[in-house]
Amino acid sequence: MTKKLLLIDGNSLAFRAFYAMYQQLDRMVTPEGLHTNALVAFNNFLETIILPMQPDLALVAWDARSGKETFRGDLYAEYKSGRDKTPVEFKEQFLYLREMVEAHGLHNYEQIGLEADDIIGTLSRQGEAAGYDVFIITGDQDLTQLATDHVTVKITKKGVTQIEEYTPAHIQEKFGLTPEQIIDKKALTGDTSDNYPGVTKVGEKTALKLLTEYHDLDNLYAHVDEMKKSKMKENLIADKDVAYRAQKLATIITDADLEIGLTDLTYDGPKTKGLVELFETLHFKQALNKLKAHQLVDQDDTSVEAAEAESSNFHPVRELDDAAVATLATVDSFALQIDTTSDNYHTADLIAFAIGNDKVGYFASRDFSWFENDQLKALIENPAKKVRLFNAKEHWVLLHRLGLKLAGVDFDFMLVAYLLDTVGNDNVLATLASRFGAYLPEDEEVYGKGAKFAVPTDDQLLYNHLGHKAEVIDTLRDQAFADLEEHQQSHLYHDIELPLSFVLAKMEAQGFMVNEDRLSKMGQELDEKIAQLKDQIYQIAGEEFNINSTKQLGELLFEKMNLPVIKKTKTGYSTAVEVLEQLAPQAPIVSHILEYRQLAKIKSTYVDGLLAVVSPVDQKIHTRFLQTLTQTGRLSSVDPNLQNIPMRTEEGRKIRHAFVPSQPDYLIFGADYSQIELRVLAAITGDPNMKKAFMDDDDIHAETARAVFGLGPDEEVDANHRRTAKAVNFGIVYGISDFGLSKNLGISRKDAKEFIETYFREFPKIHDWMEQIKEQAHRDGFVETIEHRRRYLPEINSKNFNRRSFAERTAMNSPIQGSAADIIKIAMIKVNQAIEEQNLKAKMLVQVHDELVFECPQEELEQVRELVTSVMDSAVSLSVPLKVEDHSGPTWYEAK
DNA sequence: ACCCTCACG
DNA sequence: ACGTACGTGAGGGTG
Repeated sequence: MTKKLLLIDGNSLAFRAFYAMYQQLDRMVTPEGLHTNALVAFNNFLETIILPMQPDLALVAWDARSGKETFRGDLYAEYKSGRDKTPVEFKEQFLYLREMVEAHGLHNYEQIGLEADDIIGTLSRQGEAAGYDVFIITGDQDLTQLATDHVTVKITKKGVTQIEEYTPAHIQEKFGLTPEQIIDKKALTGDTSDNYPGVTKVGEKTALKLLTEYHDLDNLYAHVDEMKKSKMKENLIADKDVAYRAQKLATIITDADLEIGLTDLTYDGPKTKGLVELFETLHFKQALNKLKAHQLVDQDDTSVEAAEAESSNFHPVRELDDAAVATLATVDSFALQIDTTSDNYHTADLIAFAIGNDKVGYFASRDFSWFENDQLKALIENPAKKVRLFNAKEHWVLLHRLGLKLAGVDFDFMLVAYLLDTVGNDNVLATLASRFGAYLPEDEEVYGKGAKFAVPTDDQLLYNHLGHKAEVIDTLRDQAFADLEEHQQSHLYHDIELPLSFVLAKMEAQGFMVNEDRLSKMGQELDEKIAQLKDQIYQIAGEEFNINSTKQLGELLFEKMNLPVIKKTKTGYSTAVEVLEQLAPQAPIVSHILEYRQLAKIKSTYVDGLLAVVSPVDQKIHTRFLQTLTQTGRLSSVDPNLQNIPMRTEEGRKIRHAFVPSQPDYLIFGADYSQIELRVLAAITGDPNMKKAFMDDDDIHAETARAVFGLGPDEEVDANHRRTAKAVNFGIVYGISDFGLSKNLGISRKDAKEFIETYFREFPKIHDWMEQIKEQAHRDGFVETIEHRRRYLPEINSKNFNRRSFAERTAMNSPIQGSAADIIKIAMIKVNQAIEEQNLKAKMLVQVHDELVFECPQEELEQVRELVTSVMDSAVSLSVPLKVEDHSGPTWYEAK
């Protein structure tokens, strides 16, 4: 096989790398403040392009850093002038780029007086003469002039990992020119980016025409006099010197005097130690994990080819049969993957499943009647058989639908990946696996998406996909658990999130009974009111229009009626509630619009929306709680969202009348934490004044008002003072700013600032904690809850004020919101356990951040009340008491 | 697909 | 000078 020489244009590719990841600039910063976007992209490039090529010789050429004077500068003073200054964020990465090149086992080279092009040009000719196949990688089209039958020029398109290959044949096909003619084309046209001119008025098209006719520059000028009289001819003659100067500038040197030769370029693979050190310096966690996954860390000599093969070659996947089941029955641990036709696993159709482990191999089948097989069933239901999977809650529900009770789960990759890092988590196995250096196709690639969704008819194709998923899950377990341990998150995973996922699975499967008749009746009444309002609005407006269209509404209010524009949005006038409320006194139509909006929302989102998702099978609503979505550790709820059922207005709150117990003589029971976030704040800051208020069970907002407004203990707190104090307390929890508070309270920024200052004087430890947590965030790049739930803040050191400020507010808010989430999660696990142990009929139905909703038989009510409230208020031990309030009644309306 | 608006904690 | 309160999901309009 012909030996390979690889020549890389370092400057051009690094430049591309920087701009390919430019939008990530602020996200990719080490805690020390070094930008790494170009480094990340350059590393990707080296890994995906260089390693598979396995060259014998390799070099990365750089433009000389010092001594700008090349012969080109002498030839034309303006050469490459007028370029934008290189950004400092890019410059600071230069040094590490060279280190990265070395760690990957390639050589760096630069030489004063030469550009990278010339080094590449010279070595490419030397290599060719010595019988090598030469490959040049660059982002610069000029280098295509170097292409020959043995020299291929690869040019990166879009980013740095997609490549177009230029052979002489391809150049001919694409440009209609030979590589040599590329130079003469530039002689005629000049180069705007290098800032030198060619012949006046000659561009791409003309140059191509001329070269087709005359072949090259010398021949053209030899025959220029024979040309017909034209402006172009005059220009060619007048600019002859310019053209020849441009030709020299465009010609890459192929016979430079270099201080190195081919023998200095031997490539013998990446240097693992160097890579580990570099990746650690640069905080390249993914790249480090990938290295570890390839098991290259401690064995410097392991061949890269072997490691590559290991990561990309999966075990063969075989169709499940009796023999396989018999073998599986003997294993202690296995991976399981079930694929479905949609996200909503309550209703989705089952596609196929895979099961297996590293030792016995992986098996798949479309036939779900296998789950009636006693041996397979035992495997799933035996808690001693440890299961590894991706999304335990989903699998619990799917197996529950098949009549099985999933037990023994030890590794839920989706949960672990979420706990390790919530940022950029899309809950897709393929992307999360890639964080650990394991690669497999996404579902979309196998099934298609949207209207094109289709299950492959080819069994092997389908089985491979499922089997490979199972294998990736199986093999990533140890690394993922090691990372958890390193983050001190093993307890959070094993004792909170994993058990919680089964509590949630039960809640979802249980469902919340809905009285459809009641909902439909409300819908009819709403329709009548909405129709009336519509008529009134049209009448006042003097025309019909779509009230739901903010565009049309804006035109009516602000153009036809000339009402004052209070706020604008990106796309036009704002018609949000706070705007309309200000306009209402001036125009009677506005209050009608407000009422219309309110009712239309209730009708469309809640009446119609909920009716559409009531199961025809059991008349219940089965939401899905997303356990791995929020950045703070809260749950979210979808299809439908049961965490935003109306409460604040009476009209909306009536919707809750439709949420009823699933059996006669049952009640709905709700218990909620009172002021949990402020209590958490008092506990983690240890502020004595706030702690005292809670220990005395005072009205916290009134006490805050007393402190901020300097009222005596016997003085009365008026409603306005309390309202202000309440807003300040909210603001504190959100990571306060004077701007935000002033906007919320409608006061001046100066007054808001004073409130905040007074507040911090009265609650000094809260102030200290806020400062300390921001400092910690800047230092570590993340903040934590009481249970070590982590939130990374990639923008905490951003140069952009807004992004940085947002990250700082988040640093203050997330530990509070997240710790409150930790607490209710622990309470849910304990409540569920107690209900099971005491054989109660009560069922947990919904969690709404600080509230749990149950249904239970009337006669259990007192027992459940006692149990739930006591478990909730003792869920964790804080230096501040937790307080729980409860309500019950025939529907959710009364239970809050 | 994105924006705006609005429902909840 | 900058220009936002923290965390979510869903529906309707628009391009």
